[in-house]
Amino acid sequence: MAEPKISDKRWSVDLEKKIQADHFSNDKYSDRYKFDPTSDREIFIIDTPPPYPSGTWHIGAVAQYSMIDVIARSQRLIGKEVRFPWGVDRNGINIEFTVEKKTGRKMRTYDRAEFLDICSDTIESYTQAMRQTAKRVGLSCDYENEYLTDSPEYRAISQTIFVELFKRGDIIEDLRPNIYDPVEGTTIAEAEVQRIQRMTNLCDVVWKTQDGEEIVITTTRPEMICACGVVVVHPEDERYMHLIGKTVDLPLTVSNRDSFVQIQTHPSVKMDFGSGILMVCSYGDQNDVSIFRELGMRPFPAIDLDGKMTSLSGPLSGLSVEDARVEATRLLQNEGRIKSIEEREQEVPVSERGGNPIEIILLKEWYVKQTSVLDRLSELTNQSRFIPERNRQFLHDWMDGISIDWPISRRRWYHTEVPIWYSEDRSMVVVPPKGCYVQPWRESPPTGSQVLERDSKKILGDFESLRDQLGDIVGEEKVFDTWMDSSNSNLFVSGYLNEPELFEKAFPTSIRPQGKEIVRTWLYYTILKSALLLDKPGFQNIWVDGLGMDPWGRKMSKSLGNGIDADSVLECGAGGRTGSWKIRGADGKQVTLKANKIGSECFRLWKACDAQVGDDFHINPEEIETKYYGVLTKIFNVARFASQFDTPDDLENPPELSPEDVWILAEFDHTLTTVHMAWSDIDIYNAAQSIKSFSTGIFPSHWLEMSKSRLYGGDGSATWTLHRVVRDILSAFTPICPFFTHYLSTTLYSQSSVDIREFPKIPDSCGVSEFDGFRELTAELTEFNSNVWKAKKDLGISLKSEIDGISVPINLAVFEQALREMHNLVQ
RNA sequence: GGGUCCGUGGUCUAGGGGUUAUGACGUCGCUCUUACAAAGCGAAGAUCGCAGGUUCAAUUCCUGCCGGACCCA
Repeated sequence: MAEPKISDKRWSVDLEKKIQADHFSNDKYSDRYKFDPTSDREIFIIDTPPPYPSGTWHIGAVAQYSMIDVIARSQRLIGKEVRFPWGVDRNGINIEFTVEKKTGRKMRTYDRAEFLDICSDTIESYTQAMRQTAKRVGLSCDYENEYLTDSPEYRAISQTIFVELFKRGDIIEDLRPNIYDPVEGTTIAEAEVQRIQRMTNLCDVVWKTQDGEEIVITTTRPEMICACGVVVVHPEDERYMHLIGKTVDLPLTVSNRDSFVQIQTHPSVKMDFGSGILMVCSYGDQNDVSIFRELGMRPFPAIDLDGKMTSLSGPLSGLSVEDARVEATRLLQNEGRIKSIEEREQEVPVSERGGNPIEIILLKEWYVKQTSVLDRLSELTNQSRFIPERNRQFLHDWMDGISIDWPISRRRWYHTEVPIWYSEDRSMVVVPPKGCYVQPWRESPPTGSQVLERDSKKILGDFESLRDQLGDIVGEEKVFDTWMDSSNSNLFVSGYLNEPELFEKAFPTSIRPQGKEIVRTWLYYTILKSALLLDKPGFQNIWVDGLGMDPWGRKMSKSLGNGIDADSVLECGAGGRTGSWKIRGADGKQVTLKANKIGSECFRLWKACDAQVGDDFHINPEEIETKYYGVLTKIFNVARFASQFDTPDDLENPPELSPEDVWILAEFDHTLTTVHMAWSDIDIYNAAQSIKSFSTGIFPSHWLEMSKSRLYGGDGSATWTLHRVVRDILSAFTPICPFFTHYLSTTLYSQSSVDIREFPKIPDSCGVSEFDGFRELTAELTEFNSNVWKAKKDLGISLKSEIDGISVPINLAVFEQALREMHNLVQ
């Protein structure tokens, strides 16, 4: 017996960090994890969610990413050629806000080019920090080939796809009511609207019909009276039958429009809301939009692009919406037109990014047609497998609710530009050639651009030859919605345009892993793009995980004070530092959670073992440590124990094996089969559970105890079995805890488990299949061992003491010798 | 207000029409047995949210209710 080759007494976060540092600095890193598109192996491309760098990374997202890494590593382990790209999503309003906040200046006070430079400098520092966290949690991405969604290369793809869809008529421009954020000055999509509770005044306003009757209309938005197109009551409302068809005067002064409207009926009116009479304005809300459309009415634009009242509103014109509401109320009060004001809580739609109340405004914008292809989308989506299957529902629910096309143009700056120029008379447009990134607001069309008829999309010819007929061309100033860029990610990583040969065999992309909160945006828009462009499903597999919640099951948020920083968990235990988290608990009281050591390996193990994919998961650092750190200790010590016995030269061909060795190999073979199936099935939970229960349960508790005396005696069969099992456990476990298994496997077997590209299998020559009956003895064997342990406990004697009067059951006769020595049985 | 999902020992969790319902943590007891006390072994602990229904049989299927989460109007 030699000294253990593994010198550390136990697994530690410091050791983990040391191994990580070696790993990432090692030249072998890129050999290990790079992607070879020409490989003969099955190609497996992961459409990693490109994170948005905005300071700290949400711990729930880090947990999700660590599981995406488990998928990447497990697919490599079972022999696939894996592309696990590292992308960073950097377009969008977030970075614009950050810059505005940092500099204290609004975007529009800058020169456009200057503002873009500040944005790209600012986002770079966040990008670095994010990459560090990604490495710290062990993501085996291809960092050398990092892609940024704001790079010319990526934006060129977005623009090329836009041009393609524009030519086909799948992208159109139109004047439509749009959801608009007046504070940030941009259109937003349905998917970007959030609802918040806030107090508003509900006013009962007295209107007068032209024949003198007073009616009461309840509204929260008196400033919108100037945009009123019609007053409606419910068709079955007995109270108001006599009003139908009459004309009613607007209670406020207006300009440039009639000062009266008609009273009609509409089934959408809620009879029990307020007075049951509703004014329909262009546009107070989505219902107004549909009534206007239904009745074919001309809208009255009451709010301009700056969020100010238009001249239509007479005395209110030029006021902000908020001020106009106060002023309108005051005017009505002066006229004695307000019957009552009640303050009540109401849901207000606001923009997700800016948190500003949104308005609905008529604007000319670019749209991706979607309402017309929803059925086909459904069909295509049915060809993708969802993991878990039930989360398919999130997508279906969203698709069922889609009623308008997707507005993709934004009046912002740090985004991909809409790649189009207009001729002087606006009848023709110029679009850039394939693969070219353009900025029409400051550039002329590049060589190879094409001229199209604006309405018919007929190609008229080259820009160069038609230049003179266009007059002074004007570049489009608008940009894309960020999702217009990120929804190309699967195409980009699968080689669309840039690697045609790869794309041919790699599309639909192998897997889209993501959180359920962005099903309606990222997933939906990606599927829409793939369908419009290629009439194919975007993915083979769609892995939709739940959200990371606080320890009591609530969403983590700044306002609740229940957030947990990812780095604090990953660094917990490093350099002797412990972790402590003050969190507002379920009862509103502050709770302090404490942990001594977690680190990335324990964190990953926790996420892999603790809940099935797709469910929301509670993040409690205290629990992560108590439940899973011991598992690492246990497996570490099994390996350390093994390391004191010399590793046989030949671990492929077994020596003559003893029955108990064949038994454990049969058990292990069964575990490996289960794990292999689970990995193939992208089932992290079951893989993790199987490995964990075998390697912390039956293997050390039963087989190891039974085999100790043989091991110390230098028995070849026992030593071979020990090392073969430990080596293969490490391989099977490597996707979950790569650094842990890398360290142990290189120390013991001079080959890192992270380099294994074929899932381990117990050789047939071990006789596992012939002696399948051995597995049936497992229950009886463990029960026998338990009985002996219990008997010794009842007698109050130590486990090593002799015990008599216990005989080995007949079924276990093959193990008799081993069991006698294990328990020190005497007759 | 509508939709989706969820509700299993003190806590977290697996499972699923039918023998004693999985595992982990915690609790209690024992043990420093030549890998492991940052561990091991053993024990106690659940009428599987509530009420109906379907069935020979329901914790599992159906309906309603209650509670939670998320999404939408």
